[in-house]
Amino acid sequence: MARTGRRPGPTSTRESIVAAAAECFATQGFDGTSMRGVAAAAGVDSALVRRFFGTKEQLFTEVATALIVPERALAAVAAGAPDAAGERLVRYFLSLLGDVSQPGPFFGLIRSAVDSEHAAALLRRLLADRVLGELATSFRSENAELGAALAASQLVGLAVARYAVRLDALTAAGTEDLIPWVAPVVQSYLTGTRIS
Amino acid sequence: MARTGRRPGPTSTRESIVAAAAECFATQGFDGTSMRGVAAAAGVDSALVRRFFGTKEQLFTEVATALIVPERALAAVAAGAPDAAGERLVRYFLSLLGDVSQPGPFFGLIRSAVDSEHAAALLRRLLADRVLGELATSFRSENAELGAALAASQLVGLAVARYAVRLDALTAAGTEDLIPWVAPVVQSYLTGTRIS
DNA sequence: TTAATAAGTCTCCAAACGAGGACTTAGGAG
DNA sequence: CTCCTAAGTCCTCGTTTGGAGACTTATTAA
Repeated sequence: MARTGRRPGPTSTRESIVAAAAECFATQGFDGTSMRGVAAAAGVDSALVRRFFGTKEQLFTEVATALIVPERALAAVAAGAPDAAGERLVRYFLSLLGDVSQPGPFFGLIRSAVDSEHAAALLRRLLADRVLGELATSFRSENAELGAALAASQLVGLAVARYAVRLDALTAAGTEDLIPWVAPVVQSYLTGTRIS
Repeated sequence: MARTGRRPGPTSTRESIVAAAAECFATQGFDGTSMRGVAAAAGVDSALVRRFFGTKEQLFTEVATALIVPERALAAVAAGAPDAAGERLVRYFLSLLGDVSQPGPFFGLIRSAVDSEHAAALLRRLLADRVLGELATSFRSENAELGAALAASQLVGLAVARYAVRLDALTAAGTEDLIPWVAPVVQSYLTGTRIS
C-alpha cells in the first residue's frame, strides 16, 4: 500500500508522465489513451496527471510541443548538398518514427491527428507554420507551399502504411531499401521538379 | 412513441444501418463510433444493430467489405494507356475520398485503420491480397510489391494530410492541381522507374 | 391455421471514462 | 519554528460504452 502525501527528495514525476503519455498516444492514439492509463503507465495516481496538465487535450499539447522540434527537421534539410535534401529529410523522418515493430512517440502524433480534431489542429498549426512554411521558403520554387505539403503527405503516408496498416512490403523493407524510392520523390516535391 | 414489434411491409433496415455505420466511421473513426450512435443515425434501436451484425468489429468488417471493390480499382488502372495508369489510379482514389469538406465513407476505412488493430488487419488483408498483389503482377517490374505498397502509401498519405490533418495547401488544391504532382510519382512507383 | 422465424423495442448491466473534491505529506521561505 | 505551497493519494459523481436478455409484432412456410 503506497503511502499518501508528498514523496521525499527531488522529483521527476512530471517528465515521467509526459514520457508515459507519449508512449500511450503512440500505441493507442488520442481516443484510445485514457488519463487513467497514462497515470498507470507512469506509476502515478490519475488525479496527479490532472493536477499537472488539466485536460487530456492539454496533456496532448504538452507532449506534442515537447516532441516537435522544427529546428531539427530544418537543420537536417539545410545542412548539406541541396540535391540530397530529400534523402536527409526522409532519413530524419524515419529515425523519428523508430523501429517498425515498436513505433516511437512521434508516430503517436500522426495517429492522434487522425482521431482527434484537436490533435489535428495542433499538428496542422505546428507543421504548417513552423516546418512546412520554412521549408517552402528555403526552396523558392513555384508552388513551394504545395510541394512541401505533398512531401509531408508522402512521409505521413509512409508512416501510416508502414506502422499502422503494416503493409508487408513496407514492414519488410529497411531504411536503405526505402531511401532509393522515396528520397527522389520527396526531393522532386521540394524542388518542384516535374518528373518524366 | 414508436411501436414495438416488426414493421409491416418489406424492409431495408440492414442497408440503412450499413450506410449509417459507414458515415460514422468516416466522420469519427472506429473508436469514436459507438453502436448507439450508428443506431441513432440509422433511426433504429441500438439492440437491432447488435442483432444484425454482432460486435462492432463485425459491423466494421461488413462496411469495409461492402466498400472495397478491388475490381473497380484494378479496372481503373488496367483500362487505357499503361503510361497513364498512375493518373487514373490517383483520379479514382480521389473520387473515392469525395469532397474535401465532407470526406466520403472510404476515408473512414483509412481513419479506422489507424484507430483499431482489427480494422488495420482487415484493410491490410483486403488491400495486400486483393489489390496490391494484382497491381504488382500486372506491372512485372523488379520489386513490384514494394512499388505497389509505396504507391498506396502516397495515396494514403494524401488522404490523411488532406482530409485529417487538413494542411492548407492540400485542402486549397483541387484534383487538377494535384494530378500533375502526384500522378507521375504513383506512376514511377508502379513501373519501378527510378527518377533522376 | 398454425408454428417458426425474422424484425423490432425496452430495460438492464458491468466496466471504463473524464472530471473533480477532500485529504495528507514534504520542502522551503520567513 | 511556522506557514504556505507543491506533490501526492483516495474516493466519488455523472456519463457513455459494448453487450445481452426478455418481450412484442409481422411474415412466411408447412
